[in-house]
Amino acid sequence: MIRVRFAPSPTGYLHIGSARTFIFNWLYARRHGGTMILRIDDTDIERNTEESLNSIFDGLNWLGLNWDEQYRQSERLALHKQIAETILAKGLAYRDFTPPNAAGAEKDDAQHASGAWLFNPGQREISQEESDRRAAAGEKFVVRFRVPREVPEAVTFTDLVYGEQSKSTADIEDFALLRSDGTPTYHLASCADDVDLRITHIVRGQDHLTNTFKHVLIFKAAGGETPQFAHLPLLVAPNGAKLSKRIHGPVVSVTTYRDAGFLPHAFMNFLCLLGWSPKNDREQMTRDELTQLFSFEGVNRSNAVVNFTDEDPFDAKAVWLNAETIRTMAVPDLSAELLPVVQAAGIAVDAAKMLQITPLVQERIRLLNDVLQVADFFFATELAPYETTELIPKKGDLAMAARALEKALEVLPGADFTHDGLESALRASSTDLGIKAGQMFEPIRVAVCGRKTAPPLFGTLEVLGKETCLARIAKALAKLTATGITPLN
RNA sequence: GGCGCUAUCGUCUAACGGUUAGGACAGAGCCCUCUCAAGGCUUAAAUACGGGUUCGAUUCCCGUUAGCGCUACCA
Repeated sequence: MIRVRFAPSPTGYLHIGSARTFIFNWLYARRHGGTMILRIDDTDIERNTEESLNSIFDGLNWLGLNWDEQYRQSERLALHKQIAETILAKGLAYRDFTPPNAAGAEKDDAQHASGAWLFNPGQREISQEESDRRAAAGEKFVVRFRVPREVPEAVTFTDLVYGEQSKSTADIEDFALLRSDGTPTYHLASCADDVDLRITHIVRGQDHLTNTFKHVLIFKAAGGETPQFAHLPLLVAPNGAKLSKRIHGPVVSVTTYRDAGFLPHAFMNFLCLLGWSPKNDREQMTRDELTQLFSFEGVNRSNAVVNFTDEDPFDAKAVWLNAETIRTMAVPDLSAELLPVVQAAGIAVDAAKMLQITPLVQERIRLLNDVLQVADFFFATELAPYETTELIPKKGDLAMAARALEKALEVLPGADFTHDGLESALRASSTDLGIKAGQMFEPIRVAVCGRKTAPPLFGTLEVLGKETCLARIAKALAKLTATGITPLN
């Protein structure tokens, strides 16, 4: 039985890299009928916030990701401590009475050069009696793992992504297991819980690859079975730097994508393509296909760039995937997604109206929020002001615009207000006027939409309704005559 | 500094010794067309560098360079 876990520390919003890690864990679990575990690694009491935890849940829920078991590390402190005691009792760890600052402060060049930084000389070898006596006297100490270094040996493991890994104990420092206040460090808590929760596969970011040697040591010392490891390449900024909120801003937070109008599945699909490939040139996959296709063999070893810029905050591929998803959605489904977006912008629109507008914008929006710009004239009671010259059709002039609008005002009241009815009426009008169809449509489009680029004209007029159309066209014509132009010029 | 990992078009990636180095996004052009989109077609664009091994290296080995990670009583 496969058991995997996602172990975020609630010290910030849900990072897109973390989300991807969750997804790969989830895909692997679902693929093999395993168990997905959410373990909140909240051993850093200083930086944990409830708000951050909520943001993680929000992001995960939005993506439609679920889990089968949930734990909180802070509730499992006794277990961690007990495992540390076990390791200490076996003599595989020792008490280090060095005060916190003294050790760190001078750990610079000189020590680095000598290699002495690997452990704390003297502390490591104090006698059992002295150690016990000082501990009993209440002296503060941290429990350090005693890395077997007298005779250097290789610590090895096989990573499902990176292959055979090996590191000499001569290059592994005596890391801490328990802090001087008795709380467990990340390394200890993580491994203790992985053993206790019978985790079979640890799937996490590549930034833990080097830490894994320490973890292998802990697993062995604790007498537990060492899980399998699969490290994932990191998600980085265009300059190769690690993604951080401080320098890269909101683009690293999952909620930013949600709020910008990404569809959960499109975004998940995008994340999956970063550092993983099904190897057959497929890019758009449903959730089921993703779980069928996922394997660690397809995971890449080099970091993946999330390609954003200051002008363009979202990776073009993510946007494209989103647009593709929008285009393939059933109109009612898309409309249902769009409705709350429009309403959230303070616009009063009902579901029936939204359903009419949706097919007109479907191919023209990349993010759900784009509907606010693309369909603005459907919602506005008063059109935003536009230049009168906008009304001029291609190879035409103000007079031609005026004639077209006047003609429209003449035929539209009696026209069949449907796509086909409008098309035949307007095309006939252009023939009557002796101008091209496009020259007839352009002024009407601007009069009705307030700008030159808009959804297809006939459908737009139909949805807008006769009354609104006539009013807007009349208003545009008035703008023209105000400039002294008359249709006969 | 030490140790570890990585290196194919601008970006995401395919090619697990033999290909005109493929696809996608983004870019450019053309077509379609009531504008914008969408769609179709075309186009430009990459194996970091240097050595090996081999009949033959993107692919295997070594070195260089570069990037990233770890090197905390953070996770």
